[in-house]
Amino acid sequence: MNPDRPLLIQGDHYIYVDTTHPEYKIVLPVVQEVSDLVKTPSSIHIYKISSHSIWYACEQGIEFQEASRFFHTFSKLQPPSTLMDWMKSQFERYDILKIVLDSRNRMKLVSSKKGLLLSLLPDGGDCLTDGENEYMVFDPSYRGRLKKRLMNEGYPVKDFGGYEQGAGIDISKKEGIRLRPYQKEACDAFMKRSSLDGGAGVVILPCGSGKTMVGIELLTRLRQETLIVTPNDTSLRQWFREVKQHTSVSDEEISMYDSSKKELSPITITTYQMLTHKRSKSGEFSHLKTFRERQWGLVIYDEVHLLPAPLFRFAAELQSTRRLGLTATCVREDGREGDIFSLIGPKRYEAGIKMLEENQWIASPTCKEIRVPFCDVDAKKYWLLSKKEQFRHASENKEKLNVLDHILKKHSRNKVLIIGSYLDQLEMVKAHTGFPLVTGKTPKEERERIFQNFRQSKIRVLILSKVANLALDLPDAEVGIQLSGAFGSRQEEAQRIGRLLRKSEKSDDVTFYTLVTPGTKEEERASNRQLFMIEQGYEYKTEEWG
DNA sequence: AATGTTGAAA
DNA sequence: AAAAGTTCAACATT
Repeated sequence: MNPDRPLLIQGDHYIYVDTTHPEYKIVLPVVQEVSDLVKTPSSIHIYKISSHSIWYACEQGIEFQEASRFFHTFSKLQPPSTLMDWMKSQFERYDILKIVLDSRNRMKLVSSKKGLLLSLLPDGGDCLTDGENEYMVFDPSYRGRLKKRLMNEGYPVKDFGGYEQGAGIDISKKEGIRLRPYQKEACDAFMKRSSLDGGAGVVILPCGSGKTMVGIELLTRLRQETLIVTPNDTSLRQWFREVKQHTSVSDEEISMYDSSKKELSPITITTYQMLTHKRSKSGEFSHLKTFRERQWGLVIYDEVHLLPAPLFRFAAELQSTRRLGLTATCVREDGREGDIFSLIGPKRYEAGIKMLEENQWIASPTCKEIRVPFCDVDAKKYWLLSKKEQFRHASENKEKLNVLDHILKKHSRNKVLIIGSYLDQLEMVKAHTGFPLVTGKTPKEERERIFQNFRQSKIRVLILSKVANLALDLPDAEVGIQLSGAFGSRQEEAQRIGRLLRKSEKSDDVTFYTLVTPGTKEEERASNRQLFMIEQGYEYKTEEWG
């Protein structure tokens, strides 16, 4: 027992981390490995240990003994024994269940714990034993559903069942195309032979770090028919462009399966929406059938955290196909990370913004939260509003305009993006500053024209609605100002900051401002959004206005 | 056949 | 708990 330590570990699975403690930097990597950040109320950060966080840690090779020793060493108080016992059982679970192919090519679910299979799968058929282990033989088409079901029961499955070969294609990288070191590491980690279950899993890389190159490299290593699924039209087109640009594919070997042209080819790119689209009324997916008919050797899920729940079944069917999930954040707002884990695979590689920034691959960000109080009139009005209206009122705080002027003046030589969630508010900013505004209603050609002008520095400041979150090729900028954000999702923050990080030759530093009305609903939401950058090892510098 | 408009969905 | 944006298919128009 030593009160002079950085951690406080509680029986309710929460870990309180003192960020001002001299040992904070030493302790942080391990804490991040075994738990997830949930709140940062002050200089104390709160993490939570869950089954999933432990299994991710197992995947990274951490063992219970180490974790236990770590907690005992750095905790102010003796960690509760109930928690440690629970952790031990979760660590052990990671090693109990395996899927293997035996010498007669039968697929087996093997358990090293007696009686477990029968209790988990009472309807699972014959449970046999080979002396040491119990096992059940099952039909390979159940592989995905089985894994998902067992995961939901709280038991992850290590899948050594191997993969079917897809139809081969002749494809290679073009001459002179070199991967960045971390991109190569990600591919190697994904393909790792020694772990037997290599060839399926998730690679985590920040926006702007060239995730597509990881996919392209794997494409050319495997040389098999590949399905690429993207979240929207813009990234669909981006994949198409980049695959053509970096590899030897011919026009006949690659196609985009979208609303205008439904065409399958050895390399097919489509969107989640396309796959989940249902034929009206009947409730059946209209396109899945055609995709099932091909022998894919690899499926790439771009931004895999967006994988829609209706597609889980489709993903479950493709368990004997190699699959790569790409993402910048693991967090799903619906808390179904476990399904990604069991259907796509475990985390294979992760590189944070910090590492990439330090190696100059992306720009170096500074995040500032500016706290802007209401004027007297608005402050009084706030308390008269219903709870729903309060959030919006705080987001649209008129004082923010003054702060905006101040920041614009300060960065008068930089390109600036002003981002907000409410059209009314953005119209006001437009009227106030005179800079052009782009929203969802702005026609395509006009958007292009405005972006072009911004790129060529004919326009210095651009006002954007939620169109900025996804879906378009935004020009680079050095300063981002977030006037208001929607119901605090980490993903939103990730996307918006990602916009700024892409490295342009001109400047290496970018600044992201976020304007918040203190003491309101908005403040809570904002702090939830900020978890994203804090997880990445950044601080929001808080400034009071006025 | 290529393009534009509209409404429903998630 | 809410507003904004995207995308599909179907129909309408050249």
